Amino acid sequence: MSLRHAVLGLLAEGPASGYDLMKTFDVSLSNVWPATQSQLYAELGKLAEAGFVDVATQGPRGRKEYALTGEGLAELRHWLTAVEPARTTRSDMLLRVFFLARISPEEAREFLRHQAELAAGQVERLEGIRAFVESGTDDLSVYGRIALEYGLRLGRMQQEWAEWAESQV
Amino acid sequence: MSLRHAVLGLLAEGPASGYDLMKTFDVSLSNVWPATQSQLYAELGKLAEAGFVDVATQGPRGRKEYALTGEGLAELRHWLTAVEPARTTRSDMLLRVFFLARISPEEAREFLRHQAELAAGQVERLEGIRAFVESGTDDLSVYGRIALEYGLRLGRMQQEWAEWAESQV
DNA sequence: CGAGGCATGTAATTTGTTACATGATTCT
DNA sequence: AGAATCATGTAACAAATTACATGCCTCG
Repeated sequence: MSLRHAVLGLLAEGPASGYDLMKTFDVSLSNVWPATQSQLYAELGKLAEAGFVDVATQGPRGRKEYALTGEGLAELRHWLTAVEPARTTRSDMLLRVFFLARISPEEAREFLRHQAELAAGQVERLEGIRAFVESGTDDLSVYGRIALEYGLRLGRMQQEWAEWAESQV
Repeated sequence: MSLRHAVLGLLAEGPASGYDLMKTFDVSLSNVWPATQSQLYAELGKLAEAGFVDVATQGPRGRKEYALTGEGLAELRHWLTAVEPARTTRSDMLLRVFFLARISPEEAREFLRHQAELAAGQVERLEGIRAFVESGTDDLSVYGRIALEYGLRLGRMQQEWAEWAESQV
């Protein structure tokens, strides 16, 4: 039930509409927790019914601005401190590695080389974001930077691993 | 649709029943692609209907042993070589990092410290497996070892990152 | 006045989880 | 005979994806 908490977390920074939240998901949260628009609106409805958020103001085109309630903030804090992050590591890529013996070594190396490239691209992309964030008006929090650093380290690790793996085949 | 391919991949190593496959999932594949028993039996049914597998032999207690068909092997190979691994990185843990500003710095550090410990534990566990595999009768393929190495590197990276992150808060 | 962006939703389908239900064999 | 293990499935529900549907405002 993490989507629920993602929404609570965003609303903790201030009131927002479903549409606003969706934009935030698209540009930043989608890296760690993708969500679709349908899902978001449905979740806001459930959250309102549960009393964790309520409609603060209604705007122009049926716009509903949601705000976190005290209960909502409490739920968010509880989740952050007391609930174990469940790691359901699902990796499509690693699953394939298990079955690489079913294709030729050349094809397997090609696969790994490609993964190394994807990882390198990812690292480059994140380094771009970091440069952008560190230079200009710093609107990314300490925690945003910590998350970014995770992505960078992960990408580098994946690249090195894929290159090493290729040499092992 | 990766569960489907996980099943095809396992059957490529030889015929097996749903029960057999489930055991394999539990001890090895669950690390990269968890599946439940219900899901497995349902998937075997669909796979048989689609002609990717068929019931090779029937055993004692209604046991059905499934075997890969030529079509099934072709589908597996196609997935391995021609379909881009979709990375839908969903990380409960990283999602929390984004919202750590909502709790106190002490609590946030505590959270990160705990993550470092979990990662360290994971590394230890995998090192145990590696030692076991490398010593005795080597029944883990090159690719199994490559996947294991990924887990080790990931765990180490996570531990270092969490320790660094704690120092940043 | 038309295009683009704002804004919210519903419906259908697939995938994954949890719980329940049942019964046959083998081993001690 | 009883326990453990083998073995398959169904049902209910939750979460996620994809596609569809609709309409209002604002700006040029």
